This record gives sequence, structure tokens and C-alpha cells, in this order.
Amino acid sequence: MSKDNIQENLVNKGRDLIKKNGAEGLTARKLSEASGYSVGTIYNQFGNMDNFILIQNYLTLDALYEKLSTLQASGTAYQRLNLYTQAFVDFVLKNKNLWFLVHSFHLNNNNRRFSKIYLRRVVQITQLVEGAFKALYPSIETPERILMLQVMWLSLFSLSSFLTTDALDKFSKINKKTLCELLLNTFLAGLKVLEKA
Amino acid sequence: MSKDNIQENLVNKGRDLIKKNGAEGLTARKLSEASGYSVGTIYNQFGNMDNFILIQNYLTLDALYEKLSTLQASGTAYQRLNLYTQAFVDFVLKNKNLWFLVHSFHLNNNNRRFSKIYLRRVVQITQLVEGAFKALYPSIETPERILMLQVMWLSLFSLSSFLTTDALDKFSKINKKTLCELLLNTFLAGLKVLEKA
DNA sequence: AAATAAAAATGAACAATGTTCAATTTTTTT
DNA sequence: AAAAAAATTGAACATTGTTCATTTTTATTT
Repeated sequence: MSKDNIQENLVNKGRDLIKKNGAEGLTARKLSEASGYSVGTIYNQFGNMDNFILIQNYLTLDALYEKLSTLQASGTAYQRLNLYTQAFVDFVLKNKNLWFLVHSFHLNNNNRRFSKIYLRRVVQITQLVEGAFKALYPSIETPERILMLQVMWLSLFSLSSFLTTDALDKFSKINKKTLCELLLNTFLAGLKVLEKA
Repeated sequence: MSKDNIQENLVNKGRDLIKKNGAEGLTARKLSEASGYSVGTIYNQFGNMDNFILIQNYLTLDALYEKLSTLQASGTAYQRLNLYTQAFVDFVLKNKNLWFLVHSFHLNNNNRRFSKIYLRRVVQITQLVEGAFKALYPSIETPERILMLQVMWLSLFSLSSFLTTDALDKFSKINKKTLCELLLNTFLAGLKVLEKA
């Protein structure tokens, strides 16, 4: 069996573990047992578990990008931004465990590195929204608009960590999808004001 | 030495460990070594490390509340909301490790519980801002305004996780304080629009 | 085809984690 | 002073990520 096949196999099996049992479901030994490969082989292939998780997160970002990119053509810029957000929230809610792992890695990744392809995917997702942003706020200078886009996306991204667990339920009865949509629409309305001012 | 003194001692020593070495600096054995008490004693006093961390996070929230509550009287409602946010960001940046632990626990606390006094502190912090919100948006119905307040606070809270590590620096050169202030002000501007509509 | 060399896979072993609990020490009560 | 109760202890357990000498497999050479 070739090296690629081993990696592919391990990644697939690992993904199943995460989907089924969350981040805790993914340990070197559980992956070894589920895949049939030894613990050592996992380390030969990926170096360490962090790298393995990073690959999983890259695939998650990829799936998100795939989903969002199908929405490019439809509707007005405003409608599109709302569609993006709804699709994003839907994706996160349907892939809670995978998305949790993304946040978990981001938070705990204090001095480790993100791979280039990973960073590129993040940028690509942001760029998807850029077009709609430009159409909505034509009179805002591009650097300023990109800044606002980052604020918007980072806020929504970080807020989405609340969608992956039930921690929020202990503080508020707010609907999670509503939460995200209110953030988007209030922010967009605010941008409209700042644009005219 | 009384039970209270032991707990107080352990909590203080634990807090030093977190401040100095971050969340990883706080383990049962390191706390045992730093405090002079055995590992077993820590468990007798707190049951488990999660409870200990929850106490640490409660104290962190307490310190934040303390700081924010000194700002109650000053300026207009709008100025006050900006002061709150700036004070919040300052607090987080000055207590990165402590605040990181708050986020870390929230994210990983999948089916565990928050103590009542902890939840109450969160509510109290939100209520601090309620007054300014009410003054700014008098024509928004109270339930709607509280909803928006929650969206605002939850967004800012979750965004603040980016302030505790350097993960964000790998994605963007955006200034962290600016990031939070832009979120607040754009959101507030948007609320003004929604109020009139 | 056999012998040799290179590469890959293995899993026992290590350090560090949270946690438990029988044994010990200390304190309180009788 | 003795007995009972309470508190403290730290060795031991299960589970992490990780390493690396050993074994097995594959490739190369004779």
C-alpha cells in the first residue's frame, strides 16, 4: 500500500472518529485501532498529532469553501451576504465536531504554525465575500473596506465557536442562528451609516 | 491551618502559575509543588481541577467587573459604551493568560456545569452595560434591546479570544484593540438605524 | 534466485496529565 | 492518656503525546 493511500486512509478514519466522538475521539491510539495501523506509523506519516489535526481542519475549511462558492451568482449583494452567513451557520451546525476542532486548534495554537495552504484557504473564504462587500459599499475606500470585512469575518468566526457546544445555552436562550444573523445585519447596517458619513 | 486558608493559599499560588506560565503552567503536580501541599490535598479541597479552574475564572470575571463598575458615572451613554469596551480590551490584554483560561474552559466545557455565582457574574457584567444601551436606544423595546445587547456582548466576548494568543497575527496585521472598537462602533451605528426603522 | 541493503512498520517504553484511595499523620473527643 | 475522627499524603492507575530500537517488508545487487 502506497504512502498516499496510508495517509488517505488515516485521514478518512480520523475524520470519522472526530465526527462521531468529537475532538476527544481523536487520539493516536484510537486512530491506530480504528485504522489498523500502528501508532508509530501515524507518527511516520504525520510527524505529530498537531499536523494531523491541521490537515483535518484544512479539509473542513475546504468543505466550507466548497459550499460557500456555490452561492456566488445569486441575488443582490445584500442577499448574498445573508446567504453566505446562513450557509456558514448551517455548515457549522451540521459539522459541530469538525468546527469545534478548528476553534480548539486556533485557541491552543500559541506558538505553532499554520501551513501555507491552510492560511490560503482562510484568505480565499474571505475573498469570496469581498465582491459582495464592494458592491454594497462602493464609496468606502478599499483598504478601509477590507479592514471592515476582516472585522466582520473575525467576529462571525469567533462567535461561531458558540455554535459547536452547548456552553451558550447555560447563559442565554438566544437562538444560535439568530445570533449570527443579527450580528451580520446590524454590522452591515452600521457600515451603511459609516459609508455615508 | 484552616480549610479556608488552604484554599486561599492554593488559589493564590495557582493564580501566580497561570499568570506566569499560562494555562499549561497549571497542573495538579505543579500546583502541589508550588504550594507545598500534596496532590491529594488539592483534590480534597476542590474535587477536581475543573472546579479549581472555574474558581480562577470566577475571580477573573470578578476583577473585570470591578474594573468596569468604576466607569458607571462618566460621560454620555455612547462614550460610556466605548469606555467599557476599551476597559474590557485593556483588561484582557493585561491579563492574557487569565482570560485565555476563561475561553479555554468555555470551549471545552461541553457537558460540565458553571456554578451559579459564575453565571451571576456574567449576567452582572452584561447588566452594567444595559443602562447605557437603554439611554442610547430608548425607542427599542426592552426584550429586543436585551437581545441586541446579548449579541453585542457575545460577539465581543468571543472575539476577545483572539486577544489572548498570537494566532490572529498569522492571518492579519489588524490591530487588536482597533478590531474590538470597530466591532462595537459599527454595531452601535447599525442599532441606531434599526431603531429608527 | 539468493544475498544484501534500504526503507518502512511496529509497539514497548517514557514523560506528563488528571484522578483515586489505602495508609499515615494530625487533630479532636472521650 | 487513649480512642476516635478527620485530614493529609503520595504511590499507583489510566490516558495522553511521543520516541526509537527492533522487526518486517521492500528494493537492489550479485
